[in-house]
Amino acid sequence: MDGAQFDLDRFTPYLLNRAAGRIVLAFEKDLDSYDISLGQWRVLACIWHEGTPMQSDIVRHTSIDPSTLSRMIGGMEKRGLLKREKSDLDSRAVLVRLTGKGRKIAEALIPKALAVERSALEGFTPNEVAKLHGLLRRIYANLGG
Amino acid sequence: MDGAQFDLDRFTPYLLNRAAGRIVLAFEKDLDSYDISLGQWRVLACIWHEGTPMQSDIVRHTSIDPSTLSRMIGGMEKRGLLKREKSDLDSRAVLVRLTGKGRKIAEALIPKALAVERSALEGFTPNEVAKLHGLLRRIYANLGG
DNA sequence: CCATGATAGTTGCATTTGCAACAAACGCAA
DNA sequence: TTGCGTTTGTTGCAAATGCAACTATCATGG
Repeated sequence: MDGAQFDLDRFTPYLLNRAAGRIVLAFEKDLDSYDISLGQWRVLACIWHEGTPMQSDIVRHTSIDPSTLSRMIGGMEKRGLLKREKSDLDSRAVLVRLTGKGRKIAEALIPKALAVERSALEGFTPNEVAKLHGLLRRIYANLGG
Repeated sequence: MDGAQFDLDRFTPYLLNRAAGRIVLAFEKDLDSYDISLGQWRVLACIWHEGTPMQSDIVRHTSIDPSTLSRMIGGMEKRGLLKREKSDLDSRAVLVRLTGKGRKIAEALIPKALAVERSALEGFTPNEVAKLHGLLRRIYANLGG
């Protein structure tokens, strides 16, 4: 009832946010060196993973607002990192595909991102990493759409 | 080296961000009903936890930019949720304290936040929760200061 | 004591963000 | 087929954000 016993240090969302914040902080140097924002990195990583997603797919993966994403994609397109294509199956949809330039930046950033992850997980056994991933997936599923 | 083997579904930062995103989504209804933004909630929770922190303490806990926080605190003060005080020990510092109104809102939101947490952790054993918290703290410490 | 660098907080300003409102296309049911 | 609710994406616009630059204060070394 009352929040008297509310302890941030045992509050899962806080611990999640705090860990995520440190990861972002550790990655920011790499992002800056390629002049890529955190949001742009997430978009790049998502496209890398998905192949040729539509914007709404990227929205689902990144939690970026559709209007924000639309303008973000616009900027990245203007910069030559990706291009928009019309979908044959759904003429509302805008498919997004990496250009060579975008792919090159993603290829450069991915190892840096993995390095940050390794340093975040330093001292973790493979089993602990698997356990963590499983627990995070269960949180995601528990609050599922 | 190459990102060919880069799989988002096994990428810790992605899984973290995704889980955190769902939690925020699940909590947003409650926040809206008190007209409190996510950032404001984090500030309230931090003050609740800390007692009478200075702004820089809140910055450390929430990763909110100092300039953003300054204006956010200003707005919350204008709305009567908290008040700023001068510190005796350090005349640069601005101490922040909840008002009765702010405390009442925090007291109302904390149970809602705990309910979201419970629903996020549905099916978790106490041991799994403890394990998750421990792993998140280790990530935080690994990337520390 | 003074000098130098670090810390706390605020403001200017340009960029980013996200809510509404909108247009276009889809899907399904009657 | 038509109609209606949903989905996809874009824009207007106000609010939020974050980097710089600045002031004031602290703290440490000489």
